[in-house]
Amino acid sequence: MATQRDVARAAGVSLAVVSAVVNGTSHTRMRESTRTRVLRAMQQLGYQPNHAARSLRLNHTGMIAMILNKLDNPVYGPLRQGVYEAAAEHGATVLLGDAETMRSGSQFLTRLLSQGTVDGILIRGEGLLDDDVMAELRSHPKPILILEHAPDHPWIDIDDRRAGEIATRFLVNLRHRHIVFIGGSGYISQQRYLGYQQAMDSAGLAPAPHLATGFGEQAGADGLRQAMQAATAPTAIVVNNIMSAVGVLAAAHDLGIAIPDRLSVIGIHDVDLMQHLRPAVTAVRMPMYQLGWAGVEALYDLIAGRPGTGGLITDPEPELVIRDSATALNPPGT
Amino acid sequence: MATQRDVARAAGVSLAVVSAVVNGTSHTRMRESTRTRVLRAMQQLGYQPNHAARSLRLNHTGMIAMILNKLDNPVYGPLRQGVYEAAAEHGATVLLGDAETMRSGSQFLTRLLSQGTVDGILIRGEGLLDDDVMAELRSHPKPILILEHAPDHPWIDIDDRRAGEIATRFLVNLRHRHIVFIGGSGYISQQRYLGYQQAMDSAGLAPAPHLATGFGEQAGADGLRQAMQAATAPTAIVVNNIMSAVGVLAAAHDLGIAIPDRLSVIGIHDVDLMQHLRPAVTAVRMPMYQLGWAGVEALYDLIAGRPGTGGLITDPEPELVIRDSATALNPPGT
DNA sequence: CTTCGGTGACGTATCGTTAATTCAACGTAG
DNA sequence: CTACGTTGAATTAACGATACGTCACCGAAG
Repeated sequence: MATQRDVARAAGVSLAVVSAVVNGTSHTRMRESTRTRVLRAMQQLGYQPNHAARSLRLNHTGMIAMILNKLDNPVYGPLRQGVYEAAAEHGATVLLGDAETMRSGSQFLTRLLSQGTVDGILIRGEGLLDDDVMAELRSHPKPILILEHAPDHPWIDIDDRRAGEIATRFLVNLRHRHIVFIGGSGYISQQRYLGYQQAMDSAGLAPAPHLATGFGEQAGADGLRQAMQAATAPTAIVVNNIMSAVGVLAAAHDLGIAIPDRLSVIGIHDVDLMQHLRPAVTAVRMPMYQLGWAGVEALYDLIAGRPGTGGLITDPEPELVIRDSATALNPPGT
Repeated sequence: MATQRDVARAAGVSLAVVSAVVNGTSHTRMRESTRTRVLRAMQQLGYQPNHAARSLRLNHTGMIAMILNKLDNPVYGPLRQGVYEAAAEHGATVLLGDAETMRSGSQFLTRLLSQGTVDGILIRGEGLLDDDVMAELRSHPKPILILEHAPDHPWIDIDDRRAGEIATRFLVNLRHRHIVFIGGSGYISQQRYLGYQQAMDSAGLAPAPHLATGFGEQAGADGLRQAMQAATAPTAIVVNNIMSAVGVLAAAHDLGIAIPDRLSVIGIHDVDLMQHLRPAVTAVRMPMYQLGWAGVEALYDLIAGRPGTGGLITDPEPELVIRDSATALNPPGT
């Protein structure tokens, strides 16, 4: 494989000139004719710069890592998109990792920890990382940004509390009185429950306890079964996790509960899948793309030594997407 | 950040000894006491090896890239899992990329093309990459393995033809006569259609033309609508893409077609979601995990200069997972 | 005729690691 | 007592790219 040295020899110039041509450095100037001669030599030899050598010399790699707690979750699609695009803007590539495989001593963690791999790290699902993993990560000299509220770290987050509130208020406005919140575990779920609680309170309704059954389809099904065992069955449900909503729909079907006629359902987060389910699921769309974009920006602030523009993303707001899974309880006609 | 030099100074030994301790090299021997002294110094200084420097020196990085045509697709979950685990076995990390963002000149492509980034490349969805991107990739000196049948490249693939055959034969055995294949585009879809055709032929039935409507939920819905417009409506459908199956279910619901009573549906590929849909979808499970694992093994064969053990993965075979979306046409009782 | 500034380019130290080579010290066999 | 093998470790030359310092050359100003 051709190196700068080969190019230099072929073009009859020194290493320095080739480097200058490659990087457009102004330090070393050259005649236009020299430049084209070097360019032609590069082409002929099929020269490709060596990333490892550059990284070593420059002490940065143009790569950032993003750790997600469940790579499969479709809600991360737009997040990834935002991160990729913003990273590209900074000339960076993204190394994707799953929190599930991030055990202490794992390949991925070892790679991150070693110097000269990435310029910074983005994490969503911090609560799902082992404490010792977080401790090892914290010892990393490159900046870490948490895409989630974090007490002792730079962070940036979407407004989950507000989403819970919006979803619940929508159901309240539909005249529902017995509304249950099916949640997961962790801070994010907790925030959404808080929003639910707040909306219930301000409507003068009694919030039901947080049904924390976990994540995914099965969790939703379990949650619904639990909810229906209450003394007075709910007429509406806020589902914390979008994949759980699929489980809720399935369990309702199995229990012979018609949606939305007997039970209204609203999910937090919106993904393509929701409009293709039957009934199509009413959901609160979260600005995940923006989270990704803003996360990268904030991370690069940190990398540049600037304070970092974190906090809650409030623009755009979580947005209600009305479909068919929620309906008014007592239509005006009755 | 501490370097080997710092550790050497702190431990009172030379660089070479530190390197030997880190790598367990037998070349440079040392007293056990020296070893522990070095180890202690490493701990105290929080030494982490520099990846860029190692890569430069060793001329390999311990990273491989995997390019997928649609990162979001849940069928890739097990593939990724297999790749990650096999890669870890080789001490390697995986750089994930999406074919959709792999335009010529994109960050990701540029990064891959430069030397010293990855030791090899895995691609699934080759047909979806632009020709010029493939050409640029081909000029890469590191090995490339296509996770899909490829005429002019090392490749490894699952048996898509067989999957189409198994799905179709299942419906034939259920006494269906009018079976339609809703497909996508590209080689993989084509193979599955071939299997469908073969099963129809050997049952003495006339295969319907390939309804190539693309990928995803909308494609499935479109496919069903087209299928139902035929002179004699089908009683069963083989859906090429698992996400399309969701669309088929939705469209059937909207058209008032009961599944499985009036229409049997079977999908190719199986994901968790399928068992949580209502009706739960009968599907053909493909050995995606094995594809990932075998792909990495074959890639490392290539990297080591060995011929590479490609070809079709026939063990395990595609496996029928019977759920509720397909039923016999004329039960014995009628 | 010298001095000066600008242009165009070169030489080389450096980044952190690894591996080949060299070397000192020590024991032991002849 | 010398020669030699073994052990334990140090020196050093790459790996490829970058940026600092240097320098030759040339035209113009003093």
